[in-house]
Formats: sequence, structure tokens, C-alpha cells
Amino acid sequence: MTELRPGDASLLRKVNTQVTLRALRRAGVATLTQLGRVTGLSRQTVEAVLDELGERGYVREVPPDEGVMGRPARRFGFRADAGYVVGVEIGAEAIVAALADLNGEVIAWERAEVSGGAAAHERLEAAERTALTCVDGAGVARRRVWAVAAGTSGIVDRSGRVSLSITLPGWTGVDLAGLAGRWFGCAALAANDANLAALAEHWRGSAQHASDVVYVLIGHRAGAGVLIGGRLHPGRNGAAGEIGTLRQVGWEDAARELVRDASAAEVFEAALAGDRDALRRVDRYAENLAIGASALALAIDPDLLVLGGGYARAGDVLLEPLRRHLAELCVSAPEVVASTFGDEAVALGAVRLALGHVEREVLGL
Amino acid sequence: MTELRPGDASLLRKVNTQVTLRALRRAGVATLTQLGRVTGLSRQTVEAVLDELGERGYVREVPPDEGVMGRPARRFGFRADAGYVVGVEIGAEAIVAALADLNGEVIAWERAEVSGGAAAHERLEAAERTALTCVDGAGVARRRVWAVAAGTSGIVDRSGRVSLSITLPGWTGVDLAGLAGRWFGCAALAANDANLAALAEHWRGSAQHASDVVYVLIGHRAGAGVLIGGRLHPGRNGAAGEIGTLRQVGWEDAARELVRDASAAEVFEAALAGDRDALRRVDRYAENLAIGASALALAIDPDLLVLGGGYARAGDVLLEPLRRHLAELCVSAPEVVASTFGDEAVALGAVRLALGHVEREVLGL
DNA sequence: CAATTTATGTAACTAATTCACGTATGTCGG
DNA sequence: CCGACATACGTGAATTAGTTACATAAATTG
Repeated sequence: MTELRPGDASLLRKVNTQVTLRALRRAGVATLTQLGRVTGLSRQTVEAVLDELGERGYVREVPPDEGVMGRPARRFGFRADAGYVVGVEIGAEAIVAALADLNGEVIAWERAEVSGGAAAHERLEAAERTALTCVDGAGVARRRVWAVAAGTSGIVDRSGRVSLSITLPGWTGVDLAGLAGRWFGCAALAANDANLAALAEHWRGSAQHASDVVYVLIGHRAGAGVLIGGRLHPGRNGAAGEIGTLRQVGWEDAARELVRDASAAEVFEAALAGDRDALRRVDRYAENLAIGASALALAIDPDLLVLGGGYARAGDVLLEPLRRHLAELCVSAPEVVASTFGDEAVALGAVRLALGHVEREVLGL
Repeated sequence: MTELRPGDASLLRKVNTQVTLRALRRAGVATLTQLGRVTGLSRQTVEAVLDELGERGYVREVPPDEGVMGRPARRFGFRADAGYVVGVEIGAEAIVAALADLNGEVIAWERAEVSGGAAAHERLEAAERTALTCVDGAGVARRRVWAVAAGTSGIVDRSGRVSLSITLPGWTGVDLAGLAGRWFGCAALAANDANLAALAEHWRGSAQHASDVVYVLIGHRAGAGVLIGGRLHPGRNGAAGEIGTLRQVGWEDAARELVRDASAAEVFEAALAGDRDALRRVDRYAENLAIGASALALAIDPDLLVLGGGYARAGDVLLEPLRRHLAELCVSAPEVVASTFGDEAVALGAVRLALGHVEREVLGL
């Protein structure tokens, strides 16, 4: 339902501003002539656009290059420090916050532990504290944060409310986006953790060249996030990818069976060393995982399946049997790769989400 | 990856042409002033756009309204008969062809039976014959067909080739789009039948107000089609929705169990009459269906689930237990409705697909 | 220091759109 | 039948945005 609106001349300027800004951000620093070449616009148009952007504070002129032939060209750079965004992961046992500039470069990380049994208000206070510390510690004024996004396990609806959480006590019903907006008095978004991790992988991780992505987050509990056309696909209720709840899929007990007596890391370690029992347990786990993953893969037929979360650190010991089982179950199984990011994936995805909001709303895409 | 291109003034005209054309097609016949009001453009702009469209043959002036106050306004109408599109369903036992004008109004239907065991070339010849008869019978010159789309069961890849078919003999590997293009010497597309049926429902059926739709086509075999954001989501290999192949889902045997000795219609009939055994069998069938449907619903979290195909004619006898089982399996089950169309759904979806191609490529959206 | 190279500044021109205002052409009421 | 009214048409000026062309400016090179 793309609302098609009529355009007057100002639409052109909007379009060309976006084209120019995108080219400038890609290039880092560029001259008018260079920008004209890559955008296909005339130098004069680029100049007019950059003037406007300069007045709005998004672009700054930098000293010209030296030592090159001809008249020195004026050079411009995107002011990535014009504003900032914050991404926060609110997990069961830890809060991870990231502060990033408008280029998405992370300036500062902050991490805090929380008790798995902490009440909702405690967890929220810890999240707020962590986010504020992250920003303050980097020496960035709080009012310069333009958007914040939070990721958490459970189902998060379109408005940013947690509509269902099984793992975190008192978490169901929390208006995450509404509350996070008060931290910095800015726009706020909230989404499911696996969805954000998927976004992070598509942004800077192993899913960069994929358009439709399924991200499976495995740890104590397994969840999944879905990207369609490179964009988040939360679904009607924000529940897309929540296939783990289906009994036949068996994600519920899979992790329990895997670890039983030892820690997960130990099991994977033993399997890597060739231990028969460990190998069998990992294979069994991979099979369980593959059932759910294949349901997702068959439903969506993605370009890529990314495996992330704590257990994904096991690498090929887990990936190889997963690929095998997946191939058995799917007509045409997607490529399977491991996540690039570790603990930062969710917060990084939250940064991307917040940044996307800024790009749309503020820079006016 | 929306390629963002710079715009010169002609971009404005393109945009406004689209806006105007869309408004005109919606209105049927309209005056310049009316079009100006609904599009938000000035009367002069609308006039200029309509002049161009008139020269290109897409718009025609019709006699002014009589009996209204003031100077009679010139009235314009979209020339829906400027071109035509053809949609064809190539099924196991029948070919259904539909000829439609540029408004998507179906001018003529044509139907032919084929043997389920017919070889690929026979089936293709039957399809071609049916399509040609449909067009010829309506008195439309063959060269006025601008695009044709074909739908069939099995997996159809992006290029329009059947990459896997289990039901139709010799069907795997057939370059459906390539061959269909020769029928009328025009652009040709091909897609999976369930996907096209979904498209039809979204276009004019029970899914008109939904954005993300899962369509489950049930008959001898069950298949599913997926719409994301109102658009076809075929997936990487055109296999999105092919969840029936997953053993755990049980769609393979579901239909077999249902019918066993009687015909499906008889079983549904008996269930409607209150027959215990029939009710149990329908419930069992609904449960099997729900497992696969819930996997799709959980993966995609759609706005709506549409049930179509032969067995969907059973109506509430089947829908009610399906809804019940789905609610048990899903965190938040989607609304479930029956398909609006009967046997025409797939051909109608093919018409929509072909029309979409024309709108994009020819009318230049 | 002149030649070369490259960027800037200015002016003329085109495309598309809007606004304002006068003109044309119907219906309605006496 | 004719004037009042309503509504649409036609024309011209103004605005915004973008492009091309060319003279001018400011560096490096030999």
C-alpha cells in the first residue's frame, strides 16, 4: 500500500538531497565534482544541496586536499557527530548499551550484569542507568541523542510494548519504547532481540549480501528473527519467527537435553575433541534445531540462515550437523553461516534500528 | 537495496503521471477538475499529463456530462482496451485461462480438461490452445495481448522455470515463462499456483485489507503461498510456503487419511450432517492442516490466513476446527477466512501478476 | 614564469508546476 | 427570452529545480 503522492518541484530536491547525502556518507569526504560524478547530478545541484545540508548542520566543509594538480576543490564531509543514537539490549542476565554517531560508528559500549530474577522495574532501571552511563562516559550531551532502540527477548508489538515474555519476570506488558523514550527525551523504538541481531548481521555482519534472512538465536532459549528485502519483518504482532513455541519443533527442550549435566561450552568442547557422547548430543541438538529452522526456511525460503547467540560460538561442530539435517528436511536448504558478532549483535542491531529511524524521520528519506 | 537514482524534472512528470493514471483508473471517468482535487495536482498539470497519455493511447476523451450546472467539463476515461493480459492456470486435471483488459476486468474465461497423466508437452499444448481459444473467442487480436502469466503446482523459480514438480509428469525443468512468451510473442511470467491464488485474494478477494497474507491451498495436495506487504514473496528459489514437504507437518498424508474410502465432498457433507466418524476425520484433517499452517503463521506472523482450493469449499465445517487447533498451537493465531474465489483463483492471480508487469514495465511505474 | 590542470562562478535555457485572472459555456429562474 | 449564476477552460506570469556552456580563478609542473 505505497501511498503515491503527487510531486511538485520540492520533491526533486528531496530526492537529490538523499542521493547526495548517501553518496557523501559512502565516500566520507568528497568534492563537489566527485559527488556530481557518482550521483549523476550536476556540480551546481550538488552544491545547492550541500549548502542546504550545511545550514541544517549535517555537512561541514573540510580543508582542501594539498599537492594535487589544478585549483584545489572544496571538500565536504558528513557531520556524523551532529547527533547520536543509542542501542540497548535488555537481556536476562546482562544489559548491553552502545552509543553510535550518525554514521553508525560505535563510540562507546557499556555493559552491566543483572540478576535473571530481577523484577521488571529493577531491570528497567539498570537499563536506563547503563544507557546513561554509556552516553555520559563518552562525553556526549544527553540531548544530542536523537533516537534510542531497545531489544529484548519475548514478543514486542509494533508500538514497542512487550506483549509476551516467558523468560523475564514481570516483563509482559512493559511499554519498552515508551519508557526508553524518557531516558533521553527522544524517539524510541523496541523490538525482539533476534530480529535486531538479524538486522545487525545484514548491516555489517555475515548477511550483508542477502536480502531475505532468517536469524536463529540460540542459547538457553532459541528464538528467530526475520528480514525480508533487507528490512525487519516483525509481523502483525511482532511475533514473526517465534516458531520455537510450536511443540513439534522441539526447541523448548533441545537446549535442556544438550546441556543436561555439563555446561554447553563443555559439551561443544568435548565434541570438538571427538568425544562420542558429546558428538551424539550435539547432533541431536542440531537435529532439533534443524526441525524449527527448516520450518522457517520452508516458509520464507530465505537467501541465508544465520546462526547466532551464545551457542553459535561452537562453530562448525554445530554448523556442520545442522547443515546436514537441514539438507535432509528442506527441498532446497539455504546457506547457513555463523553470526559475525558475539554479545554485541543485539545492541548493534538496536543501533541500526534507531539509526534507520533517524535517517527516515530526521534526514527525511 | 532500493537503488536511489537522482531526479531531473522528468521524474516529476513520471510521478505525476502515475498519480493521475491511478486516480483516473479508480474513478473510471473523470474531469480535469475532479482529478486535480483527488490527486492534489493543479488542473493544468493534470491536463498536460492527460494529453500525453492520450497521445500514447492510454486515455480517451468521452462526451461531457449533461444537465449539470456550469460550463460542461471535458471528461476522460482510461482506455482499458488499449491492451490485454492473459492468466493461465495449468493444473493437474484442468487448464483455466482468463483474458482481462488493462483494468483487470476479465473479458473471457476458457477451460479445458487434461488427463492427470498427460506428458509435459501435451499439457503445454493444451495450455497454449486454451489460452489462444480464450483470446480468439473474445475477438481480441493476439498481438494486443501485452503480457501473459502462468500458474502451476510445484516450485517455480525466479526466471519462471519449474524447478520441481511432484504431481505433474515430466514437469520438472519446464521453462514455463519462456514457452508461454511464445504464445502471444509478449512478456511472460510464471509462478506457483498458491502464490497466485494469494495474489488474487489480496486483489479482489477476502485478503484485500491485509498486508501480509498466508494462503493455504488444499486439495489432493496442500501448498501455500505468501504475500508480504501485499506483494508476492516467492523466496530465493520460489519455494516460500512449501512447508508441506516437512515430514513433521504431515500435509503429505493428511488428505489421504481424510478421504480414505469416500470422496472429500462426501466426508464434509456427512460431517455437516453431524456424522460422528466424518466429524472426527475432518477434525483430524484440520489438526494436520493446523500444524503446517501454524508453522507458517509463526514464521511469518501474517495479518490473515486464507484457506482456498477444492476442500476449502467445505466452509465452516473445516474452518471452525482449523481455527480451534490453530489457536492451540500459535501464540497469537491470525484471522482465518475462506477464499472468495473457487476454481478461478489461480488464473485470476495470474492475471494480476501479468497486469502488474504491464503496469510496471509499460505504464512505467 | 608560462603552460597545464582542475575547480569555481555566472549566465542562459529548459522542464514542470502553480497561481491569478479573464473568458467561455452551460443551467436556472423570472 | 434574457440575465444571473455556476463551473470549466485558456493564457500568462512567477517559482523552483536542474542542466549546459563558458569565462575565470587558483593550484602544480617544468
